[in-house]
Amino acid sequence: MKLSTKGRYAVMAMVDLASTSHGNPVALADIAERQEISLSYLEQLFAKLRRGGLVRSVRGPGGGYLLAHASDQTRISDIILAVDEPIRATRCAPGSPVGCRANKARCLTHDLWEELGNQIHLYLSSVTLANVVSRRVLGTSGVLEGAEAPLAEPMVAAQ
Amino acid sequence: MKLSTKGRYAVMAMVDLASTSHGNPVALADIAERQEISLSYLEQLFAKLRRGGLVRSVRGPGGGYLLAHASDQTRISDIILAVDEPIRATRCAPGSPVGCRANKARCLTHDLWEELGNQIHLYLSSVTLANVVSRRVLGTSGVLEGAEAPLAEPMVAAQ
DNA sequence: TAAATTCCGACTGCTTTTCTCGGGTATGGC
DNA sequence: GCCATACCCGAGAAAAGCAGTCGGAATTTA
Repeated sequence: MKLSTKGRYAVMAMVDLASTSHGNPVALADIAERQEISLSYLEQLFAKLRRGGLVRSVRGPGGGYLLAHASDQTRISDIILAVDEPIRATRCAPGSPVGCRANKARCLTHDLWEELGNQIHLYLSSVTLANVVSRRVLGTSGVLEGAEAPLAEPMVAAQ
Repeated sequence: MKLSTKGRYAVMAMVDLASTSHGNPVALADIAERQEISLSYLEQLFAKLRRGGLVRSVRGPGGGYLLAHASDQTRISDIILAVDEPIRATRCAPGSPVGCRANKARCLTHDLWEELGNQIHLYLSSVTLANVVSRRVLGTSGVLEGAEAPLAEPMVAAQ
C-alpha cells in the first residue's frame, strides 16, 4: 500500500464524482476545475480507475464518468490500489521471503512493515466513498465502527 | 507521517543497534556493514536521531552510538518522525484548516487523511524497538499484545 | 602523535512522481 | 455530414526526493 499524492488526488476526484453525479455522467473537466487538478493528469488517473472497474465512462457530448458501483460499495482502499503501483516495502529478495533468512539481521523489520501495511489497508477498507461524502470518516471516539473485528481471512500482503 | 525507505532504514539501524549493543557503544561502520547501508548515509540518519534525542553518541576510538532510552521505551513512530520530514497530507492552506472552507469541495477528504495519519501513528506508537527485536510485532491473532493500552497523552496530528 | 570515530555540509546521479503536450476516437446535435 | 464535446492514449519534460559520495573537521583513546 503506497501513500502518495496520486492516491489522494484519485480519492479527491472520486469523492467529487460521487457527490456531484446524481446518476448523470460528470465530465473530467468539471472535476479538474473544482479539485484544481490538471485535466491531463486526471485523465491518466481515471484510465486506471476504469481499468480497475471503479468507474464507467460515457463518450461523446454530455458524456463523462459514472461510479461503477454505489458510493457505499466503493472503498477507499480500492481507489488507492487502482492508481498506485504496489511497492516493495522491504529490500528482501523478490518473490518469497526466502532471501530474508540469509541475512536475518536485516529483516527483523520485515514483519513490522507487513503488519503496518495491513493496518493501513484495514483502515482504508473500512471507509467508503459514501462515508467521506457524508463526512462520517470516524466516530467521535476515534475508533472506527466495524474496524475492531479481527481479520478472519488472511490479509493480502500490503506491499 | 511519511512512509519511505529512509524511515525504514532508520528503523533497521535502530533495531540493529538495540540488538547488538549490550550497554556498549556500537560503531556506525558495523551497522552499515550488517544492514548494507552506506556509512555516510547512516551518518545522516543518526544525526537526525541524535537531534531527536533517540540515541547518544560517544566519540573517539571505541565510540559509537547508544540508545538514549531502553529499547522498550523507544517507539517506532518516534524513529520515523525523527528522520522523515513531515509531509502535508492535504493541499489546503498552510497552517490552519481555514482555507479549506473556502473550497469545501476540495477538502472533503481532509478528515480522512488526518484520521489515516492517526491510525498509522497509533500503530507505530504501539510497537517498540524491543517488540521488533524479540519478533513480537504481532500476535497470531493479528492483535498486538500490550497495544491495547490507549495512549494517555493527546496524539500529535500525523500530517 | 596516530588512529578511530563521530560530525558536518555540499554536491551528484538516479529514480520516481507529477505534469504537459499533441494528437487520436467515439458520440450526440445541428 | 459536420462539428463540438468528451474520452482515450503515449511520449516525454519538469520537478522532487532518495541514496550515496566526497572531503574535511572535531573529539577521544591509546
